[in-house]
Amino acid sequence: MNKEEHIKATAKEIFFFKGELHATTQEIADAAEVNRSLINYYFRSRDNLFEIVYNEAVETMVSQLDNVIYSEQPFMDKLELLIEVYTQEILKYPYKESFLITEICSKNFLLKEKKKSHSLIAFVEDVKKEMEKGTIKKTDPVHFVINLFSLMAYPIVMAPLYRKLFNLSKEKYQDLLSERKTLIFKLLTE
Amino acid sequence: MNKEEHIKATAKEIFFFKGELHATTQEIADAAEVNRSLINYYFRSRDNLFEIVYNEAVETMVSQLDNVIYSEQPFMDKLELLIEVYTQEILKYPYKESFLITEICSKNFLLKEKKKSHSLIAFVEDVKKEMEKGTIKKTDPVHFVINLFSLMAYPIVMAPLYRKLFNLSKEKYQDLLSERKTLIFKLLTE
DNA sequence: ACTTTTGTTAACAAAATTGTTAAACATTAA
DNA sequence: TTAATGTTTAACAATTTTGTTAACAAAAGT
Repeated sequence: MNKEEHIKATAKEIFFFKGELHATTQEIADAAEVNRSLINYYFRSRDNLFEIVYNEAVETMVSQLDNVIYSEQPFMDKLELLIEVYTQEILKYPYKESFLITEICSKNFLLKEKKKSHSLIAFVEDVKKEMEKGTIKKTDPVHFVINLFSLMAYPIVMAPLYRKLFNLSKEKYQDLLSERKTLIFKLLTE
Repeated sequence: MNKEEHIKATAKEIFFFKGELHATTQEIADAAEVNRSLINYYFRSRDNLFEIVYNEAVETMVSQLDNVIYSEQPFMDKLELLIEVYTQEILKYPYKESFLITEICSKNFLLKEKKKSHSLIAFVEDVKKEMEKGTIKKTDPVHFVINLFSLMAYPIVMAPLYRKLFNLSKEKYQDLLSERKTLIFKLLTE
């Protein structure tokens, strides 16, 4: 078992799944069952570890989405798969997004990304074409995409709040989230 | 000018508008142009200040929504007003929600709230009745409400990300957000 | 076998942040 | 004007967290 990878995995779990944004190096070390100094040995500083695992988590997300968006298949199939894959990814690390927002924007982390060719832009084009075909209602394709991601992500990100507000058990809420996959598809295409 | 109130207002701005969740007492004091000790004088501890301003911010949000939800007017008007008011509120403190999620859930802050009568539940009832009337499509009213809030909140919360992804200026994105008010209304009612 | 490299640890030092105290200052009321 | 109360500040102490160092162990190369 590789301790370097294990520390990264644990850090991702703590930061992006458990949502403990400001876990100390000690807490990460404890969770990973390694000596705290190992974190400095492998990653030099907490900030560095932080940046590495964040970038990795974003990259896997992006590559998952790229796979779907650049796949050759009918739009409706692609949309269905996208919902499946993105939902899965966000369930894995639900706190990654809010993390991104609250932490990273203020520190101009985002500015480092220089990728011009976002697959999202390609997907917007897909949507546009489909609208021209008349298969789905003609609106602004950017809004279509934003609607799509909002409907998928927000209920997952806000799960603890909504479970409270609507008095739902973990299981019930999980069911509700499953229902949403077809629900979102229908809402956007019908 | 009352310094106690001024510190609270500044803290809200830093935490919930600028999104600097972990601003130190020194940073808050600097922003408010007061001596750091004043924060301890008025609020005893950083955590306490934190809790006070968070509760205040939630309360004003809740009372805004209550006003709309418990108002006597046709459903469609109420929905339109709700979109207007909630959008406004979330624009004011866009980071409050993600804050709530990332910080508070892990510290069982939420458990303190004992309010049983959430106006949200009342609104779900409104939606249900309207569905029975046949004015809007019959679906699960809980999903309707979750859709509504997702469509309003997420694009605002994620503004920095989407602006980057779609290459939009602050002004353009502001326009896009304005468009969404009618767009969301239509998407959910048509 | 022994030398070098890599991994691991505890102890220490440094930095950052918070909370406290006591004194100065201002305001008001007796 | 003085006493009392409330406000503000700087200096200090305590705590928390991080990063470094040097010693030790294990593994790999020769």
